[in-house]
Amino acid sequence: MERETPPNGAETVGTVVAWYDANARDLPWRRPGTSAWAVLVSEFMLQQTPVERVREPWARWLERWPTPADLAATPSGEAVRAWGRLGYPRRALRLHGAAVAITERFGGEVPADLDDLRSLPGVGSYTAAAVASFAFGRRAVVLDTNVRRVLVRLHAGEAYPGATPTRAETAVAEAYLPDEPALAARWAVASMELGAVVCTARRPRCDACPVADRCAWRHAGHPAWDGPPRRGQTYEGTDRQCRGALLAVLRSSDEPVDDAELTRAWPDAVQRERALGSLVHDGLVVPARAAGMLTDERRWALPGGPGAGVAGP
DNA sequence: AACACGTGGCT
DNA sequence: TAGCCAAGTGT
Repeated sequence: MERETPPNGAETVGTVVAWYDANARDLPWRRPGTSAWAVLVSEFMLQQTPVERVREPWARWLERWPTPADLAATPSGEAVRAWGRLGYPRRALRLHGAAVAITERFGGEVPADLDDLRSLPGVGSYTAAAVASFAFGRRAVVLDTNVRRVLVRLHAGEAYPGATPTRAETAVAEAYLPDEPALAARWAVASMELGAVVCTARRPRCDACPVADRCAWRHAGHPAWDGPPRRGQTYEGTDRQCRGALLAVLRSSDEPVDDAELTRAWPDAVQRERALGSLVHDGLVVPARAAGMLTDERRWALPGGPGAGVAGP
């Protein structure tokens, strides 16, 4: 395999790290003393959700569940409820599952090992590397959308990275990563920050970029993206929107809700039934029966809440 | 490998 | 305005 040696790699790392030291945002999960659990929670919440929308829910979550064992001892439905409108509620379920796994298999301590982290539900290659690096100071290739964009511009001279990381891309990222763990961790967070606030997808602020002088994309005159069209995420009228509407009703109610309430939230019967079925399949919703009710009308609830589960008479 | 999966802000 | 985008993961 061809060796991907970045030109002035060590110098680039030093420059970006110095820029980070002077310009880093004050994000609560970056403060000294933040537990690995708190870092893990932040990473779950930040999956596809902007930083500014995560600050408050993150603080409230950690107040309520300061350790994995605290969350593991709570019904998963409460995690889904507390997730609120962060989006992709399956993340809440997986975070709960991760807390259970950490409690049962790792003595209640968030593991530092990459493979152990990867074994947790909802933890993929990015999140595992992020926790190993940010929480434990390990040397890990942290390749999120920000870092991918920075590297593809800086190193390959292209506007955007492809749909999924290629082998070559990972090799480039590995080549930039310093040997020394502490410096590797600083580079990881610094290169992410650069992508988040300077080398942005929409309007990159090249005038504020510490490595603009060696950016291949800039030297090439900022060529536009010429790859295959990036498929947009449609939403209006999709099952996702329907699921969101149904789940919002369930989150807002302490009691199981009936079909009439769900129909009010989403009138189309075919799509509503399909979405409801998928929510049940995902474990986000469970069939329920209100206490004392003799009706055979269906009722629904978040998992583990009052009346949740199909209780016998 | 392509697709499903929430929600909201920005241009 | 209608897209586009946001610290991805699982199938």
